[in-house]
Amino acid sequence: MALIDDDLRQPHSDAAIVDRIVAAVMEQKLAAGAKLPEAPLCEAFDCNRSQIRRVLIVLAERGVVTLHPNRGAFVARPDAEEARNVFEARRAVERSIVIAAAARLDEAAIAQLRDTAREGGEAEARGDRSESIRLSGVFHLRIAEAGGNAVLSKFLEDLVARTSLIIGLYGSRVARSCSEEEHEALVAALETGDRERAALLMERHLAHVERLLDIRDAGPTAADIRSVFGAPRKGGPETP
Amino acid sequence: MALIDDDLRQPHSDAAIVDRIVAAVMEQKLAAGAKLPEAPLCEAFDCNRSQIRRVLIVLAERGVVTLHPNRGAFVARPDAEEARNVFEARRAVERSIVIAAAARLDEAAIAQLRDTAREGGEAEARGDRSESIRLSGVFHLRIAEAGGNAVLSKFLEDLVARTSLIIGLYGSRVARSCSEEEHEALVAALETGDRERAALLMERHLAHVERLLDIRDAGPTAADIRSVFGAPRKGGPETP
DNA sequence: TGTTGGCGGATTGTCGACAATTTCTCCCCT
DNA sequence: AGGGGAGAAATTGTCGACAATCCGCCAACA
Repeated sequence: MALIDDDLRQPHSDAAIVDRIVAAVMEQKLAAGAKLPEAPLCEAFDCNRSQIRRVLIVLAERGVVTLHPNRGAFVARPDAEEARNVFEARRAVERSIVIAAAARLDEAAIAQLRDTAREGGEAEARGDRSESIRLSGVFHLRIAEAGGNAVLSKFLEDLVARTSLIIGLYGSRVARSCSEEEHEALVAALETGDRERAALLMERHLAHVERLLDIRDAGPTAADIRSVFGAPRKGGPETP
Repeated sequence: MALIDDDLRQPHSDAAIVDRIVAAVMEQKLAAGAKLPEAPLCEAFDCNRSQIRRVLIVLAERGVVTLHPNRGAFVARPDAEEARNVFEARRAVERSIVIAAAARLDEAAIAQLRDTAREGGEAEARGDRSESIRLSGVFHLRIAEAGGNAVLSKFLEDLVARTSLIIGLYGSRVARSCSEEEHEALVAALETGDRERAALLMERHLAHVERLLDIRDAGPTAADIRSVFGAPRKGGPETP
């Protein structure tokens, strides 16, 4: 099960592998909670364990992966609280980003945004859920890049990846995101340089996406008993 | 040169070592640009290289450390642009945090905040710069904790550490931060639960701190020639 | 005198072997 | 048939040795 086929035989940089895994998460090719064993990853990226371990540490730091000592790495499973926190963080970060971007976007960038929004709409229309989620992420990240603040961009990168997980976990499959119109409206505000309006639209858009989800924790499962009582196991989800 | 003396001989967790190093940065015991060789760190924390390497990766991911392939780890040296970006990110993040905290802080937490603010003022009054910077960080982080959003708290943790570096790099030693009054005013607004006012005060406070600094890049140095032309070296500050 | 080139020491990067832990499987017993 | 437990297999964690690279030093030369 090669995660991604690998034509170029040049050694992958750590960053490249991180990006590929993040991309797989954003495209919903890796579901929340999936195990990421080291050996298959080594094979998929044709590298050895020490590199994969480095990569997993980075992904854990970004909140995309959870490490359980002695049990391995898993794609993160944000609980309801974390999901809400991620959205709140996005509102904070993207508000600032969109205000900066409104003052800096040139025509070419605007056109590119429009294209991305339209493509996202098309993907959605034809029911290509994973592509639609991915393009929505790209849309937001493009704005961030235009904003010119690398620190905020990096924050948003992580948040977008985690948002994909959250949508995968809590998205009722009935609810269409219908974000195309909101994206288009946002671009329109950006085009006129109306910062306040852009900020408002962004905040509403994110609130809207969040509201379309059904964010609540599932009832206690068998596996949870382990964390309810003190763990006889050394490392686990709770305090290490 | 023991970085930190080490009484308890229990093995340190990765997180503990990370925290200690971050603390050292925040207390200005580790200056921006300082080299962090693996061997001394291993000795200081009585652990072996693989653990230290993991820790350095985490610190790099947080923006506190910069890794130069084959050359080692260095405490980060944010340039002028990054410094401004960090402050902008703080305004975005802390605006949201303070709004959340205003609705949640109880009396005990308020009192604790007051204490921290006062202690910070005292440290400043007696010229204890490093303690004053540290306590200012603690003040902001306490508010974040009260805000109840772990995602934003984590962002802020990183930003606060980087801010310490920035102050160390760009702080004219003449300018006193005099943040005590601003902190007190902020607490007052939080106490009355006035979210808008708290947000405004926080934004002004951060803008004020930034303005007290002299954020600009030093003139080109000899070392820069390396980055002006393509690097003959494999890994460096530029694209790897 | 200032620059270039090379050598030795030191530091970082990589890899493989081994230890520790978990997970799976099968068998036994009730 | 189901639960429990022992053993086996697989996976992760740790450590040390070796290779690759860089830095500082010193000599040679223009």
